[in-house]
Amino acid sequence: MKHKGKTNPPGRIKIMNAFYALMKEKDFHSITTAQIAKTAKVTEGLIYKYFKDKKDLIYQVLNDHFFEFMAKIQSRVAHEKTCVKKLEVIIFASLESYSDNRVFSKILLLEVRNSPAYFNSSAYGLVRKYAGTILDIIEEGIQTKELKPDTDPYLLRKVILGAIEHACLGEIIFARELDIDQVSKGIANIVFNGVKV
Amino acid sequence: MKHKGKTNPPGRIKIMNAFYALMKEKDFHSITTAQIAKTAKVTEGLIYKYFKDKKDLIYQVLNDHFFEFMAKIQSRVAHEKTCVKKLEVIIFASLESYSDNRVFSKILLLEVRNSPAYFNSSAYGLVRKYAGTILDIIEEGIQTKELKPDTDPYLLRKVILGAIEHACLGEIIFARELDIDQVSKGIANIVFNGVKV
DNA sequence: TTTTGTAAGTAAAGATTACTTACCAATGTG
DNA sequence: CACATTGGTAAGTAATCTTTACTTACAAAA
Repeated sequence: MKHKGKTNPPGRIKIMNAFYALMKEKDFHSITTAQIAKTAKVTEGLIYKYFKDKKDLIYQVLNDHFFEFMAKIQSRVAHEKTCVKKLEVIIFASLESYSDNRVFSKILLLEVRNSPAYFNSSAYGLVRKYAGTILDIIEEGIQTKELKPDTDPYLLRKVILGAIEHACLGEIIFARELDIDQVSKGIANIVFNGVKV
Repeated sequence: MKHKGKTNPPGRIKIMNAFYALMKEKDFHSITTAQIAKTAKVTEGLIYKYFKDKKDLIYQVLNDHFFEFMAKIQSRVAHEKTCVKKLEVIIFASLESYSDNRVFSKILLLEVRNSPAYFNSSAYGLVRKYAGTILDIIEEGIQTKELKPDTDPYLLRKVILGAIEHACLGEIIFARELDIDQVSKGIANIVFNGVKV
């Protein structure tokens, strides 16, 4: 008896919220279904009515948050004219989102990527869309001659995404503070202008 | 009776090799202690004589491989004179090591960072040493005026490490090929010279 | 040569944990 | 009213990690 997914019953919401709350304190694997059920004040069986398995739960939670993340990025990018400005906005907004929502970042950067099932999830579909947006902006920047003509778009995207993610890792893992403004400006500066004299 | 760790008995080696072989095909969590024992041709109990728990096993395997990784980096860097050359060598050698040893990369980038215990392991100690080496080179480069004086060393390190790791992720996850020469040159070029016209 | 200690390994039970199956109550709909 | 659908529960199961109690081998003292 699977759930069709049309409605969003209270039990389902309670489960997702409980799981989210537990993720603030522990890593995915040390959270048990019993704990989730207890926190959500439902029975363990109900989890498996709304979620295929424990992993599906984390993918659906990630999906919800990535959806908002994407919406924010898209709307902000829309306000910018130049490619450089657009990339700066993406760097800033990404760092801000990761920083404001550490559980979301923890899930995305530390918990899902080790499992092949994730790459078939709809959450990963959103990630690809996000990556696609960045690539489009870079390619546009090369065409408008804002960026050097020999720039490898895929590689530049790797550097930008890698820098953003790595900058957040310490913050997420060790609960450190991150000066978003300084870091985003710093990353943009390095990537656009280089560090060699 | 706990193992004192002075000697390196055959059972211990067999367990580590078996685990390593299994990691080529599966992710950490879907490898069972029963499988490890069977592959190593020892009993499950023996695993817990040499390793605190299943996680401790992965940390010790990582530690061994990171030790070699470090040795390789250190020796190659020693041959270079300028800071820029040194960083180029680090980028290249890191990509090469990750590429040549995908299980090692998988463990380091995808499997251990989600668990707090890792950050108390000696494997993580080696990672810090690696990161320390990079920072030293950057700071030296600023002093010798090879790098721009306003460069933030920590941030530059973040960008370099992030780029390296992100470049390897796709390769590891989707078993894609990586043109080490091209990618390392590309990363170095972006970071040193920037992409803006 | 007996004694003492210990390292290497085994076998089997214990405790958790993810997941399943069978069932119940309410609710709207033909 | 009959009845199918939805939201939820209770109880159990198989698998998995971990521990415990025990053997065997062997080396250094006594």
